Amino acid sequence: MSEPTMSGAPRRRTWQRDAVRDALGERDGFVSAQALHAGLREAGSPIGLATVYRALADLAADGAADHLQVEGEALYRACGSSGHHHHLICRSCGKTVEIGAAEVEAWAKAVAAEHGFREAEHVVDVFGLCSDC
Amino acid sequence: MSEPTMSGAPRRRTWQRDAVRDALGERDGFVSAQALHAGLREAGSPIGLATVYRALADLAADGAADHLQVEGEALYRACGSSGHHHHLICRSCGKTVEIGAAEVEAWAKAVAAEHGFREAEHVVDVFGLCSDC
DNA sequence: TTGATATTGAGAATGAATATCAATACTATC
DNA sequence: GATAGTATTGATATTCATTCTCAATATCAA
Ligand SMILES: [Mn+2]
Ligand SMILES: [Mn+2]
Ligand SMILES: [Zn+2]
Ligand SMILES: [Zn+2]
Repeated sequence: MSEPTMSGAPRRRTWQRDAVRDALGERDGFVSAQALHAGLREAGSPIGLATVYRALADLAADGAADHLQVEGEALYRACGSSGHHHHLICRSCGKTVEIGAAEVEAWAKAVAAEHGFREAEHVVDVFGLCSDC
Repeated sequence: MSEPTMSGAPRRRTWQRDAVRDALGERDGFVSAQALHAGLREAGSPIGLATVYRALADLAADGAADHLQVEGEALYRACGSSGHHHHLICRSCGKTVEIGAAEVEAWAKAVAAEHGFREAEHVVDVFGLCSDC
């Protein structure tokens, strides 16, 4: 996909990557690559769609963006907090709250072990309607 | 999509729907519509792809099938237990264990309320490698 | 048996995401 | 600053899951 580069070279800095990072940072909640690209174009940027897809994938790989799938569409969001965490997302406006939950982590680990599963990972997202919607 | 029917009519019984329900029941874990259709055709059934998609959507709507998305693909699984529950899924062979978790339910509800979100729902899935893999 | 209509399915259409690949932009190095 | 090696870009083609179309058919209540 897009690790630093097969040869270990660093990631080059381009105005396209900056544009994607900035545009993502200006959004409140999760956005699709398509939507972000449309927004950039409307703002006058000539950036290409494929580039937006690649930049988002890189940001996610670098931990600078969170990623989730809803209704078969990949959504991204600028991620400040480092480390493992989850999200509380507004179904209507997309507003998102980052949440950590030690109890859920412990539960997931325990459930997996209990049934003989190893290398356990988990997907935990909470959706609802925020107070503004 | 596939509610009972706009006019409230019941769901008609067809060999196609039975075939999909049966094929799904014979599988251990989650399957895609494509895979299930391929399996049915291999077994000699002339059932159409669109019909498999529709039957699976109906089963899910009726609560007779569980549904989840992984890597942009919709997966289905025959669901015995009624009521809300989650899954522990083997990444490799697809083996699945249904799990209920009152603690996670309570946590999700509390987190949503804490941030002023209402009508909260949640997605909770645990993936790992089962003891056979 | 019959009529109203839900269901089916082959093929077309949609749409997100990825692959191509020549042109271009970065960066380290001199 | 000039240069070379290569990562990046993007218009375009392509893939692939899923949905749509709509005429033909099957189901079921009466
Ligand atoms: Mn977690
Ligand atoms: Mn739950
Ligand atoms: Zn909202
Ligand atoms: Zn397994």
